Amino acid sequence: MESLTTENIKKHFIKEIENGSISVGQKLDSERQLSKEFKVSRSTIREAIRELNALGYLDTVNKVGTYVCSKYLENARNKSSLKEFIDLAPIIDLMEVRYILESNFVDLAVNRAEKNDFQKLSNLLKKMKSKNITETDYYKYDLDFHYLIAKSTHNVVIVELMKVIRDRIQSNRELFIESGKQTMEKDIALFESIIENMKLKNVKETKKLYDEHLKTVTATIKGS
Amino acid sequence: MESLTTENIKKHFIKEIENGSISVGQKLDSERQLSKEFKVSRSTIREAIRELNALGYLDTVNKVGTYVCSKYLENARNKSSLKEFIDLAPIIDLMEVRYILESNFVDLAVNRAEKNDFQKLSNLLKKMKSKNITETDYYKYDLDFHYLIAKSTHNVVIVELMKVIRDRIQSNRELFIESGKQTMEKDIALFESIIENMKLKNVKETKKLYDEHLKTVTATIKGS
DNA sequence: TTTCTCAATTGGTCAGACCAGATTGAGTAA
DNA sequence: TTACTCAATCTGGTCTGACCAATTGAGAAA
Repeated sequence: MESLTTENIKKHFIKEIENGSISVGQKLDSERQLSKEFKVSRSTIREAIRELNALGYLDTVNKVGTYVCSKYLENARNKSSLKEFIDLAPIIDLMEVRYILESNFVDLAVNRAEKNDFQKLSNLLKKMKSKNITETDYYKYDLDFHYLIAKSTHNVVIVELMKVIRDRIQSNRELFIESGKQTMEKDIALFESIIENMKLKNVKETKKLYDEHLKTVTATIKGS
Repeated sequence: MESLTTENIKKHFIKEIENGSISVGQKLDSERQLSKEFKVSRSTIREAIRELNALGYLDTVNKVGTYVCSKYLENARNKSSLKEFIDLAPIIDLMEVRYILESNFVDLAVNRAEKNDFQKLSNLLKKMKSKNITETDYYKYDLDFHYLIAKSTHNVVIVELMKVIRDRIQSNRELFIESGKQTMEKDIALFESIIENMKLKNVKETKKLYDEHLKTVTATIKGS
């Protein structure tokens, strides 16, 4: 009886998960237990689990356990397919595309924004202006602002692209430089002008203002 | 000084790879060496490397070493997932995105085009000029021309997007209006001017010419 | 120069240890 | 009985040091 390798263990679990022998959400035995069951060292089990985490099959919670990831089956069925592509793309290239898209869909947004879109933008601004907002919150709201503008274009391709790009940026936050408190205030004022000009359907001015904001934002990739 | 975790190491390498600090194909230091450099145990390094292998960033060869992997985008799963997304998108929205992308990546293409890119463009033009070319052939070559310009940007996100968009257009050819024989000749002359101006790194003129072509092309969606 | 040899290096695996946070269950207090 | 407390136990994360077998590269032998 040959002894098992990390690769063997990995394939074993993939098979079990895919054919349903292990059901979604189920908790796996502990690493120590598994290492006994498969008669391999704990390291081997751990490395297999690491890979399966990265591949989206498992989800390990520190000091609690490893679970069969529910994300996996949803993803396989759903068309969150785009996300996978964007998530693996080099961030520099992605930011370049983001800039191209954003600086050019503003006019679509201005022309197509509806009452509902303005409502959402307005709600977001309120949140941004709240007193006890943290920089992390603000960072998220900033991204949301861009996303809402994208939504105003009512172009589903643009919306989906911007959605996954936003998520990617958010989960790679450490790559971007923090914006200070004063930048925040300046930004919010800018956002208000943008919305105001959108309501007036003033394409040129909106575009100018938005581009102004974009330039400060996209210049904040660390070390580029 | 907090000690580093597997997660830290992983993110460190992703960052280095994505911003190009570590180049594709490069060999990493050995696990033992890395564990000294980062002042963590070999297990921690190994687990990070495992994940990065699963994510497609690294490729580890037993008893030889770990290399930066060139295939983040060769991954079949990514490609097919992006394709799926694009294939299901409304064609009108897609064409809007295409127009935004194309009319804005020209400057990148001009600045980054290499000898090899010009070679491919030149070969394509030759095919276009051949006597017994059918309209179907020409239609395909036209799309290829756009794709080659996209490739000249050397931005993998742009390249992949344009590739799937091209495929989509090609398989929905019936939605577009045929271009006559004379348009073909006019186009080819335009293409030559574009390539000429790219070689001269004349961004402004190239952009103008390309946009001219784009307008005629994107205006041919039936019933829009 | 070319070929051969062998020790150093490499990734894969193992065993056993410690840590800190999470979980659990028995015992206590209400 | 019910609610709370807290210590023993369990879990994943990390560390150390070891052995294996394949690869590699420099020096010896031809």
